[in-house]
Amino acid sequence: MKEPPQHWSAEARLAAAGHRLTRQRRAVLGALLHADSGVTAAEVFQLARGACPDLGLATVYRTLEMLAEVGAVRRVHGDDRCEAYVPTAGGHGHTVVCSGCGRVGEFTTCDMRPVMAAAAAETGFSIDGHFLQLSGTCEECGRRRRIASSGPSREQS
Amino acid sequence: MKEPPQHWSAEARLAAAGHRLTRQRRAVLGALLHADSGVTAAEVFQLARGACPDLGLATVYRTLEMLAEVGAVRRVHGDDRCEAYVPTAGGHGHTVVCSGCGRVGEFTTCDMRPVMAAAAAETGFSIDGHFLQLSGTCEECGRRRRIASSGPSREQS
DNA sequence: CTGGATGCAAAGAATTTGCAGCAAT
DNA sequence: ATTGCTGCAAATTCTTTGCATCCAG
Repeated sequence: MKEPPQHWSAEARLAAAGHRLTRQRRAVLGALLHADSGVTAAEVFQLARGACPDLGLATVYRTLEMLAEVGAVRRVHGDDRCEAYVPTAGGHGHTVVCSGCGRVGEFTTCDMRPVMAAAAAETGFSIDGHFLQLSGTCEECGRRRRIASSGPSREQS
Repeated sequence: MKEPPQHWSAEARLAAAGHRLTRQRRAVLGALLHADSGVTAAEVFQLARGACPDLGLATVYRTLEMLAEVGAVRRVHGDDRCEAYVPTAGGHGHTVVCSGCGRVGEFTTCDMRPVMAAAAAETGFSIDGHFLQLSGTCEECGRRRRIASSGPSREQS
């Protein structure tokens, strides 16, 4: 019934929740930290196999679910496919997904109170939580696009 | 390349996109409008069969995808399972999902600029879109809970 | 040591696709 | 009349589960 004291490493979270830190879990965490864009279960499997060849896909599913539970990873929802995962920096936070390359950024400053108040007024619901995910362009893709559009023609928004 | 002029009925959107309005599509739309909580493809199938007994599940999938494409329905993402659908009132909008009964409300007043600015500053991304979904308690569930907690004992938040 | 964790393979969902016939425009 | 749509069933994909064995604490 107690929230994990935040700012903990994934490994600390595991321990705090009474889970063991196995070789395959290290591999899964490694794969997650490696990728800077959201990765699906299948991709994690692929990546983590490098560090742990005998890893099973079922374990990846079990591990991801567990990691999400202890707050070590966050689910990313695509408009079409859901269920990609990114490692979380700390406690509460949100993701920005680059529409160019899929890279994921995380931010924590989110004061949603005005929006929540407006929503409450409009719907009559009493709001207590929010899932927010932004999309945009990462610095690198922004630079690339700027170069591309400076030559040929202007870009359509 | 032209956005549908908003405030259109689902049927108008279909037509505008060059899609036909068939008996089974009416049934699917009917099922969607009926339900006030998000419905999965399977539930739509179940519900819509009342009005169209020879409806096939594959058609439901095809129809829901098409409706989402023309902006007549919106996808609702649960934390665990994604892919439930609600009809959209109009153009841009967001949903509030009741954690008690699953009912879904829609609101349109969302000024995300402060949040987007903060996120841009923190991540370096240039933000251009947002997916926001709130959770909370609808009026009815709120009332029910209040009654329940007034008698026996106090409720845990 | 002990019970949680794992791999493998089989079981179960959940979606998608091919195709010949039906029907909205 | 055109074609887009549809139902059905098979084909795919994605995820979960059972169980004997293994290993982190």
